[in-house]
Amino acid sequence: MYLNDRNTTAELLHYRALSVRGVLSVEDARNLKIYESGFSGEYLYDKIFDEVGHDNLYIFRDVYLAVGKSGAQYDSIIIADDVITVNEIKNYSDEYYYKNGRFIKNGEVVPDNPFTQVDRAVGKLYRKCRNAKISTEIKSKVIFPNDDFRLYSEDTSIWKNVVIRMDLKKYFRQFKDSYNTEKAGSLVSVIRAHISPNPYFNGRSNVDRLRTGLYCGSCGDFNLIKTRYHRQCVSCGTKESNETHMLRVMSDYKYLFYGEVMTRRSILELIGNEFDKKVVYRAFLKHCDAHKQGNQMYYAFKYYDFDDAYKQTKKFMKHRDYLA
DNA sequence: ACCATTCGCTTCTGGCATCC
DNA sequence: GGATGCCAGAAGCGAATGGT
Repeated sequence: MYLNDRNTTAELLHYRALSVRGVLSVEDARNLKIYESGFSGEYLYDKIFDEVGHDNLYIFRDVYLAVGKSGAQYDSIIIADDVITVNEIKNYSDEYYYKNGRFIKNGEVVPDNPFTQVDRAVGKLYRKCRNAKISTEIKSKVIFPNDDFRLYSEDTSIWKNVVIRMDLKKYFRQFKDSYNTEKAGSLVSVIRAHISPNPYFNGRSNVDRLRTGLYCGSCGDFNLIKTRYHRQCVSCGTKESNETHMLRVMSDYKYLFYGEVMTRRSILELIGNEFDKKVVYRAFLKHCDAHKQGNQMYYAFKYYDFDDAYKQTKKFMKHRDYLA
């Protein structure tokens, strides 16, 4: 069973928000593609795991564990038979060669080495367990869930560390008969106690020339017709309530200016004053935690992202959305 | 049974006012 | 200038009604 949600990563939400506001540099566009691809690889991994079933297991997804000053990112941690397995998920496609400790695609060396990454992550986890005075075995695999991935290697020693799509179901099925005792429970507690926000991500770069305003949630067009409680998209006809637009802009703000405080002024700026300041204020009251500092109010979005917010509040919204 | 219109309740909006 | 309160008027929406 999954112990946490796999949320869209902050990086991906950042580049998506940048993308819709039309300011992607070549570098940004490449990053967006990399994060989209990584996320869909993880989605694929989850889907196949769901098909096989995992009720008897403990699984953490997409957690960052702090270890001392540094830490490591884990795509998936499985606890089965009181043993920890770390899975590094790589959504590689097309042909790769593995040679002299490097992956090579189209003759170019891939900068990161997933085997080294996962080794490092496993090492950190060992340290965590040792500090907590629990001795356990930690296994690892690099998972390639993409159908279209082919790997060639002269170094045959890598195969035992790799699972490709064709073998993925079989790999998951081997956990079928395993079960966990209280020891697994304490492993879960150790991991849970060290989950922290990913410090690598700093979303402040490259947001100086954002396109301001509100945009359609279906097609991304900024050309909207104003009615009293809704905005209707000129190009696709989708009609969304003001509240839906407010949820979207608050989520966008969170990831465009990740880590920066949100104020009424900053949101009004981002939407180009397309809503009355009172409308913004009321959305804050409803969907944010407020912090006062002197005369200045800061607001923190209550939800992880727009999808999360929409799921939780949709049924309480007075005004409905009409998707074209 | 089905669709269109009307009705009434709810709550959203934005102006004005007040306080800091 | 910003946060917050109060209020009248209006729009949205589901339910009720009515016509075929």
